[in-house]
Amino acid sequence: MSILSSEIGAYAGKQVSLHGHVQTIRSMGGLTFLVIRDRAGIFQAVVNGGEPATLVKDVTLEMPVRIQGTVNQLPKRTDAFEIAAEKLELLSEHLSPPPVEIAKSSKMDAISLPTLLDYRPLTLRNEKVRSIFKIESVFCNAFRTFLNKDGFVEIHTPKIVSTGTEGGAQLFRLDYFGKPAFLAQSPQFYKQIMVGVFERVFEIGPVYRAEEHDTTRHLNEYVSMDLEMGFIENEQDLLTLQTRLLQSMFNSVEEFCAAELSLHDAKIPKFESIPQIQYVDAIELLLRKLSWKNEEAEPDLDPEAERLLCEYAAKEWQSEFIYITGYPRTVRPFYAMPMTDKSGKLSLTKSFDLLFRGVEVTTGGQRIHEPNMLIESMQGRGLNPESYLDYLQCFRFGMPPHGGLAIGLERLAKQLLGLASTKQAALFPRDRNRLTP
RNA sequence: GGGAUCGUAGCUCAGUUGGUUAGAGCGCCUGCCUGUCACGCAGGAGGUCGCCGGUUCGAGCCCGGUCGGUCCCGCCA
Repeated sequence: MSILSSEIGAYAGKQVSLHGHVQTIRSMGGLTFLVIRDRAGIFQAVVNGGEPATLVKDVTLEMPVRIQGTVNQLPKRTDAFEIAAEKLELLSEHLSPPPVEIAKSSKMDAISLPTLLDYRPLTLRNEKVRSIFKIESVFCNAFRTFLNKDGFVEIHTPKIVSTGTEGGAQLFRLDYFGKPAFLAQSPQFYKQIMVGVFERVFEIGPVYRAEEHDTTRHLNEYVSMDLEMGFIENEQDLLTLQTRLLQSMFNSVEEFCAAELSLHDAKIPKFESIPQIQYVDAIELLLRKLSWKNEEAEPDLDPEAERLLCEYAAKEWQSEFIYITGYPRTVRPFYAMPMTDKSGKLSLTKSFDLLFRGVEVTTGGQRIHEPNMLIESMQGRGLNPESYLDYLQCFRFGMPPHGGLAIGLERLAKQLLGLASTKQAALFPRDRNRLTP
C-alpha cells in the first residue's frame, strides 16, 4: 500500500510504502534517521538494523528512495509518526553530493542569486523556493476560474509573429525559413482580434522583450496574464473587473497556500476597492508633497515615483494598491483610446497602470475600435497602416468598444512574497546575461 | 545605452600597515555514537585568491588592463 507523507497518521501500526527524495540524513551509529520529501510534504523514516542499515550507507542527499515499513508513533509524542524501515530501496545509482544545501531554507536564503539560478534544477527543490511556484500555479488557476465564470474564453495566440506591437519595446529577431520574424512582445493584436470573435478572451502565456535592462524588476521572458473584453462603457469597467479578479486570486492563494505564505511571512492584501489617481495629479502630488527628486522638464513616472505613490496610498488610503489613470498619449501605444485633458485637448488616454507595494504589476486600458481613428493614430506616430493590414481587418468589419489588461505573473508573486528579485519568481529566468539553465 | 559596485574552498564569508605554511561556519570524507530532528564527538580532504601584466626583496592586499557577476537608472509587466 503506497501512501503520501500527509496520510501517515491514519496508518499507525500498519505496513505501508512511501517514496520520496532524501532531504536529511542523521546517522547515530546503529540508528539512522532519514527525512524524506514527497509531493505532499515530508516524513521521517528510521533505519534500525537489518538490510536497510547496510543500504543506508550509500544514501546521499536528494537520492530518490522507496521505503516499506511500519508506521509508529514517535516516542513521547502522540501527534507525530514515523516509519520504521523494513525495506529500503535506492532508486538511483550512487550520486555525488549536492553543491548547495537545500534542506534548510535559512541556508537557501543566504545563497547568492547567481548560484541560486546556476543550480536551479536543485535549488527549486527547496520548500521555500518551490512554494513560489505553487503560489503562481494557484494564481493562474484562480485567474482562469474567475474569468471562465465571467464568460471569458481562453485562447492561445502565436508567439512567432511577423511584426511588433507597440514599437517601443525591442523585439527578438528570428529566422523563419529565411523570412524575418519576431518573438511576440505581447498578445495585444491577437487578443483584440479575438474580442470580435468571443467578446471576452484571456490568455496566460510567455511574452518576450529584447530590452537590455538589468534590474530586479525585469525579465526578457515573462508570463503575461492577459484579458480583453468587448462592449465596455469605458476603462472603469476594466478597473472594476480587475479589482474583483485580484480579490479572487488573492483569496485562492490564502485558501490553498497558507503554508507557502507563512514560509515567506507574506500577508494577503485585503481590499474592497482600489483608489485611483489621475496621472497629472500623481505628478503634481509627487512634486509638491512627496519630495520626489526629478529634474525633467516633462517628468514621467519612474520607479522612485511608483514607490512614493504606493507609500502615500498606504498612508492616506490604507491601500497596498493604487490605480494610475489617464496616461498621456505620448507614453502609451497608438491603440490606446484618447481622452480629453482639462483644457479639452485629446492629449490623454483611457489607460491605467496598477501599482502594488511600489511596483507596476498591470497595464491596461480602453482601445481604439474605430478604424479611421486607429489609422490616424498610427500615422500620428509615423507608423505605416499598410504594415498592420491583418490587424486592421477586424476593425474594418466592426469592433465594439473594448479594452483589456495584462498582469505580470512573476512581478505579482514577487510583490506578494516580498522577493528581492523578479528572477526568483521565474523557474528558469531569461535575463540580459542568462540563457541557461 | 549610462552609472555604481563586487570577484578568496562546493556554499556563505573573514583576511590587520604588503611579510614566511591563506582562515572560519556550513557541506563533504573517515571513525565513534540506538531517539536524532541545526544531533554530538574526534580526525581528514578540499584553494593557480577570476585572468594577464606591472611596482616591490616579497602581492589575496598596491597600480594598469581584461573577463565575469550584482545593483541602480533609462524602458517596461
